Amino acid sequence: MSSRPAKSTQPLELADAHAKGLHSIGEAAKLTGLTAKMIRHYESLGLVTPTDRTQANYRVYQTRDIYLLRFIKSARDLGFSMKQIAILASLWQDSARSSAEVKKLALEHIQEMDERIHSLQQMRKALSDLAGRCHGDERPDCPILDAIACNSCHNTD
Amino acid sequence: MSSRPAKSTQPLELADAHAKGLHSIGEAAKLTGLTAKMIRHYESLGLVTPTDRTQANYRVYQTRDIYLLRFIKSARDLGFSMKQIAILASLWQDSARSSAEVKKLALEHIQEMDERIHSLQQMRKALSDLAGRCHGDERPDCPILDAIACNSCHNTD
DNA sequence: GTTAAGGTTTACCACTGTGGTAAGGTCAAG
DNA sequence: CTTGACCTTACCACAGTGGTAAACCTTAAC
Repeated sequence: MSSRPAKSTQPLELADAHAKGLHSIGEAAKLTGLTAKMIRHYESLGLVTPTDRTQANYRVYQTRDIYLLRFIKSARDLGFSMKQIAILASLWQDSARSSAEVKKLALEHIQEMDERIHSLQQMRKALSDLAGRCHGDERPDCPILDAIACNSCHNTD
Repeated sequence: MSSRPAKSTQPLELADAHAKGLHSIGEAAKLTGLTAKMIRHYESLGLVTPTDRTQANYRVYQTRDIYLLRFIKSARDLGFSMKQIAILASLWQDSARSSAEVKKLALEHIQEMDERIHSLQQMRKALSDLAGRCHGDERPDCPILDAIACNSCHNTD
């Protein structure tokens, strides 16, 4: 009955895909909490390639792909960059990895976050000190603007 | 002798500009700690327009412009966005401003920074907890990858 | 006067990660 | 067969910065 071409290039219809437990991009989006837009973007970065395409060129995802997309989402939620996620994903799929490699990446990312936190906290402190000295009423004089302009550093010509 | 066209469109040479205490973009960059690139970018955003141009179309900055550029740099150093800086600069130059307007902007920015700090700290804590549980040796099993992949959530097919 | 070095001009492209839009093809239900 | 929801690709946008290139200007040395 099925004179299928033996290769994986059999014409695949969407209904077939559903029957086989495969997913369209919209379903993948719902299953992962990502948007279709983001999934296509991650594909363009080489992170997730759909298992197949239907006759109509629709992307078709396997359960395995869904897990990978969830992995990416979780890593994004931890603040990893796409580059770091690419490495993490390859480590994840490499059964010969060493946990030291993963931990190294994690510690580097923690340090990056520490630096950003520190920088933000410094800015926050400087600005909130200034805001604390600003009366914040209808009058124009304002320590915040004074500090930004460094009014004491020059003549206001 | 000088039959200059009376308008401000007298041909201006770079040497003239220097004699008048005016500055080229490179000098402005050195005086402010910005790059020429950034100064042109700020101009494209409508923040700083050079006072004049030389005959050769070189940008010419007045001392007043230098102060404005320093203002922008300081505000950037406090983490304000370009849009916020545009408002801050207009408030700075508006002698009828109320300090309440400035303070409101500052407090909003502080809140934005607080949110970013909080988000970073949450990610940092989650990841450092995971890293603390990762032995980080040559073995492949790794709580960090487990958590990202949520291995307990599905069968590893 | 010529030349070389370095400053300046505009106009591009890159990054990061996401959102939007548009013009078109496809699928399922009525 | 129409309608609406979905999918496709290909653009533009954000915020700031860095980079490049080709062409022009200025200055100083020779």
